[in-house]
Amino acid sequence: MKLQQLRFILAIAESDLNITQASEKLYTSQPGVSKQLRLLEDELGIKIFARNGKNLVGVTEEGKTILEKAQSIMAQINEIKEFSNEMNPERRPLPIQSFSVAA
Amino acid sequence: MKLQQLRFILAIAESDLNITQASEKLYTSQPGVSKQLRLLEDELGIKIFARNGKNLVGVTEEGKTILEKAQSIMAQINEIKEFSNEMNPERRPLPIQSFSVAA
DNA sequence: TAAAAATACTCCATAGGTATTTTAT
DNA sequence: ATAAAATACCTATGGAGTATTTTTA
Repeated sequence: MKLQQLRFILAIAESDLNITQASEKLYTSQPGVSKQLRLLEDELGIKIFARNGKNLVGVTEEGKTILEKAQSIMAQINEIKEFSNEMNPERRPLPIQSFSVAA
Repeated sequence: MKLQQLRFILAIAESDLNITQASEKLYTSQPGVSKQLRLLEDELGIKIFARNGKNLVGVTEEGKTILEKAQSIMAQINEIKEFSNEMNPERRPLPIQSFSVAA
């Protein structure tokens, strides 16, 4: 189980069960998201999403449980990131500098 | 940030701050654990453990916060694993079979 | 026939291993 | 002198990309 995989399934759930759309939000490829979804479902032995053929048409009962826990986990991951950002010296964006280059 | 890294820092904290001992508990190598600890601290820009030279001698204040959140995250990861185990058809351990092989 | 998912394949980053060196106690 | 951590180096795995095929609506 990878954090990426949890991030991916949450994005799918938030993208109307459309993997292509989720991959765009994630700035990554559709096959990458499809693959990680499959790997996670295989590892857990649980179908998170219900299918009609190849298309995702819903969230399974077990999927709901997984998604809730995934959401909570990612929230805490974000807490760690925010905490570390607060603790680090603030790097304010530098003013835009004009400069010239010898031709 | 990787789940492995969170698992590693928790093992270090639970191994008297001894990386070698932690790596044994984790059935992995000491350099691997050292490296992932360094990568995580670099990424967060936070020292989780206090050092005296190369040796770990304590948990920093920020480290305490990180460790608490890591513990909570790993607990939820385990909940997912346990949930999926419950949902899967129980595979009872097979009785030990004796068998012979042609010489 | 259009849009989405899966498959095939390729590449490369990096997790993790062994061997060794450095450093504390 | 011992034990721990870091460094150097190497390899293999797998994450992620592009191109393509399959499938559904």
